[in-house]
Amino acid sequence: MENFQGFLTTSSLLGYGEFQSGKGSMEEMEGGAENKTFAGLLGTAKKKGDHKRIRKPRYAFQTRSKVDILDDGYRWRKYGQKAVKNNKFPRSYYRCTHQGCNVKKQIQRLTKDEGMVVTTYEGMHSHPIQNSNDNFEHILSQMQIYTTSF
DNA sequence: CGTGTTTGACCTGCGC
DNA sequence: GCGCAGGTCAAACACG
Repeated sequence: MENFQGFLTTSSLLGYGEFQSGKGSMEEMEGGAENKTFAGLLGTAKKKGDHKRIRKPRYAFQTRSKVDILDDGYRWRKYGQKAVKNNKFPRSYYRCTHQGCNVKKQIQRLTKDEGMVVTTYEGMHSHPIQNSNDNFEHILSQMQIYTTSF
């Protein structure tokens, strides 16, 4: 699983502070119409917490990669896989296996571009990385470029 | 034997 | 109230 050997070429980061107020924050992005469709999907994804404004930050990485599994150094356990109506590719749901770390992440592939993989992170890690992968550093260095955009 | 994946069922929010 | 779509659980299985 660690031989993904990064084919990351371009990435886009979408961030949300909270859903209730910041609506349509990422309407204009570079990339194309597919991005917009994806953004709209996420915007109307779910806002169940009406009485409890649990604003869990969600970060969506749009990555052009050959593989869906982007090992970011954390240990993920797949807990579900559902097919989305708009996309012909199923969406995979992962969860961080670290104790007390309820960080979730979902990976979805775009219908139009099968080489385009969208990784949505939910929550933040509060523990060090377990994986001491050399390849990971190479990938993370690219990811941090977009992470520091916040 | 431990850890993670698979897969169908179940739950919930929402629109009609 | 019902059906759909998205999200999660959990038992069984696979693999080191």
